[in-house]
Amino acid sequence: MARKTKAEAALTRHRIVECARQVFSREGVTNTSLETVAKEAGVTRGAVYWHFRDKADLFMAVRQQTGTLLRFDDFRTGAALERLEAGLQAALDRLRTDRQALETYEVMLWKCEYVGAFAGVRKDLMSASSLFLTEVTELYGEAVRMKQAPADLDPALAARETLCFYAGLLKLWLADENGVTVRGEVRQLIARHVAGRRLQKAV
Amino acid sequence: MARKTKAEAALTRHRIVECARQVFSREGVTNTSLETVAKEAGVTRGAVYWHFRDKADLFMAVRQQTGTLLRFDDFRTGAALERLEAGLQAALDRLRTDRQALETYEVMLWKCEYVGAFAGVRKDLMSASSLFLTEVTELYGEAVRMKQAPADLDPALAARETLCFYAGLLKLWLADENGVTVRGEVRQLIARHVAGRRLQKAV
DNA sequence: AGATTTACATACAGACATGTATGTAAATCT
DNA sequence: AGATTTACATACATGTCTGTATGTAAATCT
Repeated sequence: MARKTKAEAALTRHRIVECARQVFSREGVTNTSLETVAKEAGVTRGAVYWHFRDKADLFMAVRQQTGTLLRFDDFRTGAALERLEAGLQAALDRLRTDRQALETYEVMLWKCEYVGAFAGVRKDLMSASSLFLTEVTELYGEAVRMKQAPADLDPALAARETLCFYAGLLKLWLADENGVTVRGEVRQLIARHVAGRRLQKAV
Repeated sequence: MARKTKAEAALTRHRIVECARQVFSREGVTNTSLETVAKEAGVTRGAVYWHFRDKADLFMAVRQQTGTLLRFDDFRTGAALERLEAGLQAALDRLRTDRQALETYEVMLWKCEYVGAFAGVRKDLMSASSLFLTEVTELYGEAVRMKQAPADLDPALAARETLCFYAGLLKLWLADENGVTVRGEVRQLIARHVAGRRLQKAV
């Protein structure tokens, strides 16, 4: 076969990753054979094995291509609680509008078994959680200092609660295909969650 | 081979389910071969196929043997929010003390791909979520009526938030092996979450 | 322009899992 | 007590996936 140019090879690699994501989300990571991915991408397994060591390596590439869903750095204006809410809303918005992100998270949360070579990925996810905790703790700390949140709010604990809320929201949102459980009211859910941390006026 | 008595057969079946759960949690559902399960249980695949149609059927049995983690019916005394908190605490307590429940939920949340024959199981999980919503909505409604929670609390929405919190807590608790993310503070986390719904005194 | 890589396709070898069909001796039924 | 199931073990037939080894023509390097 004719050798491809570097640019073409990059395209091939990209196509393989794209198709892998789709096949993963259709058939689950473990059930996916590299043959299926290759066919879908219009190449043979040879190409797949040339670009990636094995299925786990390909899976990493899928994750990396999507990147992380939540980045508070994008929101630098406004008070802490507003930035928190904006970040959460943006993350869920992306699931709604970005098909690639949707598929990747569907795979990660519902179509992947974190065993063997994939056990390490779970550690990665937990590292991401730690990062989330650091950032959100910081945000809550700021909210307390700015009298946006009550003084007795424990930033670290509140951040952990928000992490649980966010993790569960993601997972349920993805599974809630007919929208009856959480999908229909994400916006209000997030708003409510953040509002719960706000300093209340006297009743 | 000598035919077993009905009681012996029941024991065999039970052993197979027990071992299946362990193997599932070690190697993931998809990677688990019925041969491995059989060996672990001291039988051959013949026995497994006699008791169960296929792996999916065996998986159902594993789930059924553990049952549901959360049952508010166990708590019939006290105010609504106290019953809610007790239910949540009990669920997480069970993960800590009941190895079988721990393994089953580890499998369901981290070692299973909800695809093909298992897509239906995900629907089951969502049905369980709906049930959770119904019960918790009822609890919050009662809390509002009894002035335990603020009058402007929307029971349905609050219940959804609690569902997300609970789902995320379960998932993270299972993955948090070294206890730095949530495992160390589950009690306070749950307490805090429920406290957030309580009617606040004026500040 | 020639040497060397590169980007794959093709071919090979082996392991492993699945479902079913069949055998069988003892429990259970009548 | 004889007939019939039952609770498996054994054997078979088949498909599928993986990793690697090898081939090759064109890009890229020098």
